[in-house]
Amino acid sequence: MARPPRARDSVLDAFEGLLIEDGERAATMDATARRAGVSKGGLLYHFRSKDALVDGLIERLRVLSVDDIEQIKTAPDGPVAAFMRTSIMTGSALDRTIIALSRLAQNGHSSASDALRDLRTLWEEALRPETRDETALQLIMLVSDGLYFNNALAVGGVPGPVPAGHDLDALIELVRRATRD
Amino acid sequence: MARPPRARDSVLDAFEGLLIEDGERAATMDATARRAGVSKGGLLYHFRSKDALVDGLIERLRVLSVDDIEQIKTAPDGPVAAFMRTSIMTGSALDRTIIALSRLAQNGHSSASDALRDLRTLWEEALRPETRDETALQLIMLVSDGLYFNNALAVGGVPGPVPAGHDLDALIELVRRATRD
DNA sequence: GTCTATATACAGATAGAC
DNA sequence: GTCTATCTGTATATAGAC
Repeated sequence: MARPPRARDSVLDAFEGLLIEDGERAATMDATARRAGVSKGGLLYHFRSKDALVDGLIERLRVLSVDDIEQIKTAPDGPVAAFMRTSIMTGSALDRTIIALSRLAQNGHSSASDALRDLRTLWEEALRPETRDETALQLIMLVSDGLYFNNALAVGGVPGPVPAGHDLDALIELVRRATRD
Repeated sequence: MARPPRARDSVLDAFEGLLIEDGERAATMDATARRAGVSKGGLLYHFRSKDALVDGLIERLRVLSVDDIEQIKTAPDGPVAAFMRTSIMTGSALDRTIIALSRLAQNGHSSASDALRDLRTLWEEALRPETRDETALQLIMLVSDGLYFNNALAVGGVPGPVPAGHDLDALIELVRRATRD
């Protein structure tokens, strides 16, 4: 699996996009095939079942997670600021995969729940050395979760009430002051 | 509609429970009728379509919201602490309705998104007089959203990594200190 | 008010041609 | 590797008996 075929990736992109924009129920194999520009049979060659499609998205999350953790740990303005900046839906590949998997998690796909929980644990481990105590760490994690929740509720292109620009900077500064030792 | 029949309410309870425990896809009219102990025809007498079922849940949210806002405004330990305490899934009727509607919102039901946004605005208005500035208010709101997100991801009875007991008290105290004038 | 029976559409998945 | 055709189950909704 060193070099997965391009068609495979574009099918996964289509599935992810449908989950984000129209929700889990709309992300059928039929709709996914149509959006990816292949037939149902073509899709089923790459992913033998809907579970295989979900597994593909989970694998994508794990790959993107490694990069993200590395980036947070080496950020010039510090891990906490970097973490919070990227917690807001920037439209990054990781953000998209997280929202897509959260839709699946909320429809009983426990493997998706597990994968999201694993990523959250990686984040906690990266930030714990930077925070005063466990309460401060939880504050940071919950603010990040809150940003994701608002983005997750914004289905159909309606943006949630999430701070941006200067407001986000001010929020990051407030969180830093409240959690730094 | 001053006194809705009991059967109607128990159908709504069943629908809500299925959304929370098994997700939007599992919350079919068939499954809802079975869980409520009525036939499909019986359900359809009270709710003529699935949209009517969703509307019923939205109406329930509005009724519960009024009580909640009143309770927050008059809480002995202050609105901020009261708001955060009730943001954690206590299993209250309001919490359940919020999670159920968030599942619908994430499946393209824009009326559910609107209702949840309206409630969030009511909360903001109740807390704004209690906070230093808009940034502090957003911090509180996002922590609350984060608590809901973690509970929302806990499908099938697997609890999320949400603070409880003394840890929650410590978190509330940290947020209060960071946001009080 | 509550039931059974049924119509129509679409979901996931299989078989096999090209 | 990609396609069409088809099977089987289940979703929402209607009709009408009791």
